[in-house]
Amino acid sequence: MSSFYLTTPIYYASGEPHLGHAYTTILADVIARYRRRAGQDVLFLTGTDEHGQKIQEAAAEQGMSPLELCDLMAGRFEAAWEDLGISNDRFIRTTEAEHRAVVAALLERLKDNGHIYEAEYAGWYSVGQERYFTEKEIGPDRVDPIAGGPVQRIREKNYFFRMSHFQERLIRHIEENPDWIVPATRRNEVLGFLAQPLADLSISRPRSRIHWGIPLPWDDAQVCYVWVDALTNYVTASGAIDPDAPKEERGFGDLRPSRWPADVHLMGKDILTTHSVYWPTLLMGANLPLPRKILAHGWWVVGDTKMSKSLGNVVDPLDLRDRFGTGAVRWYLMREMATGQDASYTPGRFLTRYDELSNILGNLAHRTLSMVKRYRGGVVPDAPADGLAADTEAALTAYRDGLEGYRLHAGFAAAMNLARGANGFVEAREPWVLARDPEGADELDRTLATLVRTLAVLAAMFEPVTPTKARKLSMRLDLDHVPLFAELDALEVGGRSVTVGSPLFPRVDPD
RNA sequence: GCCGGAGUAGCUCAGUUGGUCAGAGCAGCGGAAUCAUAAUCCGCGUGUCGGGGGUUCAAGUCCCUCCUCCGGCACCA
Repeated sequence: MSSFYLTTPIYYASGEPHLGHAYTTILADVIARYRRRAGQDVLFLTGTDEHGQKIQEAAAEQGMSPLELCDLMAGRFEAAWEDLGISNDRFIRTTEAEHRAVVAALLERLKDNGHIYEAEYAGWYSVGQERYFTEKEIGPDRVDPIAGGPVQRIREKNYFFRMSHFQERLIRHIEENPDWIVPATRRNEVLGFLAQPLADLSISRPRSRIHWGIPLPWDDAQVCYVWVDALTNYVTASGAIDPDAPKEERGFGDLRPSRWPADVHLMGKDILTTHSVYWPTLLMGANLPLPRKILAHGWWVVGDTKMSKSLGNVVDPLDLRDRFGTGAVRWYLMREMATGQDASYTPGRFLTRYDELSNILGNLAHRTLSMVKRYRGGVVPDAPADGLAADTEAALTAYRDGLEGYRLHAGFAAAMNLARGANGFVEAREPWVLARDPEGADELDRTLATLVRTLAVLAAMFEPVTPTKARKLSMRLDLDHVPLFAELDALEVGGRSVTVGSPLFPRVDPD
């Protein structure tokens, strides 16, 4: 069985889950479910990033220890993912002992390979904010951009990773693997970024300033820079590194039987640089293979305005779920956003997409099952499939291309299109006319059997995006599980006792 | 400033390597049908494919230029 390892970023535990987190995570979940359905052994990883200054500060503000805050927030994320039907195989937290040990092992490895050196970091520090700001942030007036207070040029000891050493190799890798970073526009941006000389990466902070982090194995007066800590989670969860083993046997050379490298890292475009520059060069420095693909998706905007807390226009996926159901939210997000691009959320578009589920797919199921019940006593006729074969094949092909090629919107459009075609098939066959005429009995049998078969195919196609509804539909077809793709050809529908049930996607009054 | 995208029917957008590429969905108008969640199905679009120029037998599809909008330009988790 082939395997597939995919990741979301681990989310920073200082804030609540929002639509951005939900989109990435649902995207990952849909891909994971598709891959499982296609017969692959999937490892789907998500989690929380729990170290660093902001956690330290947020915890202090709320009168908690950092770990107490992280426990609380990790719980929020896990609950949100539960609510949204996320099927992650592992929820990693960077405060886990295993992760902390792997980070230490990775750092040690980098150092042993000669890629770490000690130097002074010089930057603009705000005493008021207790942090550094970049040149861009402080502007020409050199004031801290949050409170407007003064900043001062100070120096501190840091350890640096020789990222510059890997610049050429990284450029070559991107050029030789055009689909490594998708979409292509993001790849271009990274190449543009790499056209400039790459500086080395400061990978530590003095513990006197930031105590909430992973100490460097060779200098516990310094803690690991949070991004290095965070990115390493992908390797931790892969099981590639055994930090408890002697140095030479930790797995950097042979990876043992592990899930590394990841097949795809998913993320928002805001953290593309860390994933496509920092992370690959760190891996190169540790002699670990690079992930096979990096996908940076776009942002949801509201109307034509960016979604932001300060504007008060943030869309809460859990609110939508309460009203329309998890499947509707997942469907909207996957169907409406061209994977990789930005998309605009509007209530009207959401309703349109919901109507699609309700009117095209839900109604197809309901009318088909009703006819089986009314005309054949609820038992699917044992008749050969007749019609829709070409439509089904074409839909499955387009669907697979879409889901494997990271054009989920196109894949699901193909699935919905099959349901559309099946509705047309009903109109063309007019089962209600056939039912009135004894001569029409055979054709009616074939028509109903074909429609039920098509519903089984649709259940399989929709399971990744609307898992609960797909399961419900399968149960009504008297199947004990949602069929895998490999099972569809041999699937027998004749003789099954179907259940009509209430509508899968009930009409919702727009108000 | 430098680099890179985008500009296709009222709306949201598809359009691989140039030759049924002028399309889909939604909205709108007209019609059919009644199995179904008044859901469905069929029919209807004369759009300068942002403007201009060029290459080619042939260009939304390549090149140049102009206009408009957007994104990236590092240690911010």
